[in-house]
Amino acid sequence: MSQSAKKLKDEANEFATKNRLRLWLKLLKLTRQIESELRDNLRVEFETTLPRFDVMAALYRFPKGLLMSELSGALKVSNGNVTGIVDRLVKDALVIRSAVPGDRRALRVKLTPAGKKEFLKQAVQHERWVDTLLSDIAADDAELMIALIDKAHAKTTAKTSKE
Amino acid sequence: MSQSAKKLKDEANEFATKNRLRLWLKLLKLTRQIESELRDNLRVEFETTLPRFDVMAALYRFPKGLLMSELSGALKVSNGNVTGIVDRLVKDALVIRSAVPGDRRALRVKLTPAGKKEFLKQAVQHERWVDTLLSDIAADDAELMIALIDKAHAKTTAKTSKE
DNA sequence: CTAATATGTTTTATATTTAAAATATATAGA
DNA sequence: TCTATATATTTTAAATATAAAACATATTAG
Repeated sequence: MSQSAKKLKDEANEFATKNRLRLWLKLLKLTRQIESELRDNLRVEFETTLPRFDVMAALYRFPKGLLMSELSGALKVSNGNVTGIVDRLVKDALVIRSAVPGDRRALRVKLTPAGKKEFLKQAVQHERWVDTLLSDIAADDAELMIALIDKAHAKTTAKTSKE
Repeated sequence: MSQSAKKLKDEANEFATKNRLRLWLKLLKLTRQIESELRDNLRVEFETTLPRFDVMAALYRFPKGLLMSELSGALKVSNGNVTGIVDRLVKDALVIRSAVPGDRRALRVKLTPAGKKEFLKQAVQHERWVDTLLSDIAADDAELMIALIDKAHAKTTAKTSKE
């Protein structure tokens, strides 16, 4: 490659790098703000928290329940973290822990009927809140962004071998 | 509007709502994963954390320092949160608190020379990590996403009056 | 069978995080 | 001035979060 061509390429790379950093800062700001609004809403409307909602959402998808380790794996948080959140959900009778036949180390966590009912109420509102918070994004734009994110996410996960 | 036209519109709205929810889940997953990688890297390479890095980044942009309240405002976290992070940065001599002449309530927080030097080292690596983690996003795609996010973010902030 | 290793979970230590109360100081109004 | 209110910050209480250690139970190798 010629000197001038190399220079052009370096400039393009630097431009891409700066754009990626700008994008990252925007993504972080946007998601933190939306998370913050959702936390506020969950607290005010349902006296609950986002981690609790996340745990219940994961359990809702698996009516037969999940092991503690499957739960922390699904949410990508530490084991000890999930222990505390589940402890509190159990205290509120939204979730139960039960023994796993054949493996005395393991515990299966499930939503109780009350937990299922409560989660459904919360999930309906949650979808509304998200829709409102992102209401300026047209359906097509959302699809476009999803496609772009999927591409990046695929590469990221491949690189880090975490899923 | 005719019945059939109304039905079409409802269907389009529902489509948009579902797309926004999908987009939100993607955004959350992507940013959490990248945040997690950055946290790991900061811990392994610099024995520090993302909140500490964020505080130092904010202070770096204001060489004359910031009040505790300006700092928590800039980072959009609670006052009490910043108190703890700054306490630990002070203990590590990366940051100093000094009195504000004319207001004995206030404290000005600044990077020390050592803090500035350390932050610059971290920032260079941070930019590289972000570039790598988002390397599958072309410069043009990044710009497009930034534009779409700006639009949504503007609406969100207007609605919540938080900045 | 027994020892080494792996797996599932909790515990511990430490750091974040928020909301709300407490503290200290400023500012404004009567 | 005196008092009410506002501002700047820290403290407190509760929840979240991680990494690492501890613990209990399984599995595998020899």
